[in-house]
Amino acid sequence: MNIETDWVERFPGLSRLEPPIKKLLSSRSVIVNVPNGTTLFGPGNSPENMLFLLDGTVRVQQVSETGHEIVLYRIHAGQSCVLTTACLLAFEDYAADGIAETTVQAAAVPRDVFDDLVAQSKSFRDFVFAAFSKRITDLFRMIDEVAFQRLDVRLADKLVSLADDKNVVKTTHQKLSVELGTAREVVSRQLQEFQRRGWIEQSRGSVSLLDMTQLKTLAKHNT
Amino acid sequence: MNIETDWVERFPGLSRLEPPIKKLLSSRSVIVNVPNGTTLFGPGNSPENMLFLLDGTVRVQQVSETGHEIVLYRIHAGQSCVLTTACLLAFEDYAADGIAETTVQAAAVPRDVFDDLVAQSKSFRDFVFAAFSKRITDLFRMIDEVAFQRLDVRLADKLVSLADDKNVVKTTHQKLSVELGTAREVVSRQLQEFQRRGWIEQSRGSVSLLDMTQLKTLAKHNT
DNA sequence: TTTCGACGGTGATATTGTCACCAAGTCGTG
DNA sequence: CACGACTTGGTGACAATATCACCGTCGAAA
Repeated sequence: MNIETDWVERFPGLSRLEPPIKKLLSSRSVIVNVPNGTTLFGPGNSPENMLFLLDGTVRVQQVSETGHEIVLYRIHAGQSCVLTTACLLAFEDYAADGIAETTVQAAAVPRDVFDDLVAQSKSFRDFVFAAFSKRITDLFRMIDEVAFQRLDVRLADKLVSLADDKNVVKTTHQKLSVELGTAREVVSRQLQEFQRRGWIEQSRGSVSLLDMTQLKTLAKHNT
Repeated sequence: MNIETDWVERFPGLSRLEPPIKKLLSSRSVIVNVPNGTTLFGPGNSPENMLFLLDGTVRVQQVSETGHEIVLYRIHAGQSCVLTTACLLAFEDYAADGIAETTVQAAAVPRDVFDDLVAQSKSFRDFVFAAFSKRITDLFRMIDEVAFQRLDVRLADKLVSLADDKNVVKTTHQKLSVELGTAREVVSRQLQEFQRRGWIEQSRGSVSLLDMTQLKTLAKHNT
């Protein structure tokens, strides 16, 4: 089978759409492949399409007036850029950047097709609003964490959620600080403290998680 | 004219709807009046209806696991609870409370009517997605401010935006701290500093803004 | 009037953010 | 290889904010 024609079937949440709607989606969408690091959308660069991520991840982050950066959320394979879509439909300037973290394969659906789908299909509406709901709930949780969670807790949580299957996080202190919206020095010091406790081991550009149990205990609420 | 039948006309953003859609909205909606302090929705208390605020304001806030509170945003007359609606449609538990800050008059539209409207009217879809877009942009800005703005700046900004026409803010230090997601003591100290500079004058339960110019200069970005 | 809770003040201490700088590793280029 | 530029991470001093444990005052209700 061809990815061009059957991606809708394999997309969680879309497979239960009415057959004509599926046909409309696959016939009017275009599969795009973009390399790692591509900026998919950003301020002054409104996306023309709604994206359904087939493979890879997109990081959505924000640059403050003060020059600080913070990662807002990620879109993984099987998810769609609903927030992007809202802004796209409302013609508002998007305040955040979307950057491909890996090579990304996505189905691009033009804005007028999106509007048609929302109009015609109850299932599609449910999909769209469910996606909105999830994102917004996540944003609320994020506000809560940024405002009230201790940094060691947030860092432990982030390390656990970024770890690969070997319990290694390949990233720099700088990038971790952007994940949490804090300063590099703060991350460095926290990591030193974790290392002193024997929970992690550091090397240039990567962190090995030695004691997942302790890290998860500190982070409490699982991903 | 009766508020029951013509509220749609007077609602910014809805007046350009197609006439049959307007008729559907007004015929299937119910005008509700609730007293100050009513909890309109909250965790475990999903709203059954989408609300269009005709008069008053609703404060949406969140209580963290740690017991901390923070105000997320307000819905004013002429706006609608879109985020509520998303969660309502997606059957997800809403993570925030919506509390009437004044006596509130609103038009309540049942969930199935909302779905019909989205299906049938392009204008209504545009209205809904524009409202989403605005809220989300505001949430992004809020994350940025909580993470990176200095507290004196945020407090000055909040005072200016909460001031009545006599440049008085009737609230307690405790409530101000919830607005900003910080601690009461921190607010008290900042207010003392503002008072020392002659910018404000305090009395129990209220703050008079004496030098709006200085406060606005500190807050920089206007409302 | 008494009592109790809300309101606001204060000092001590912990945590986090900011700034200025430094040293070692990495990378591309001549 | 040698050079310089850049990235990565470390460090100390200090500022800003959060937390904790109190305390006194005020005002409303009993």
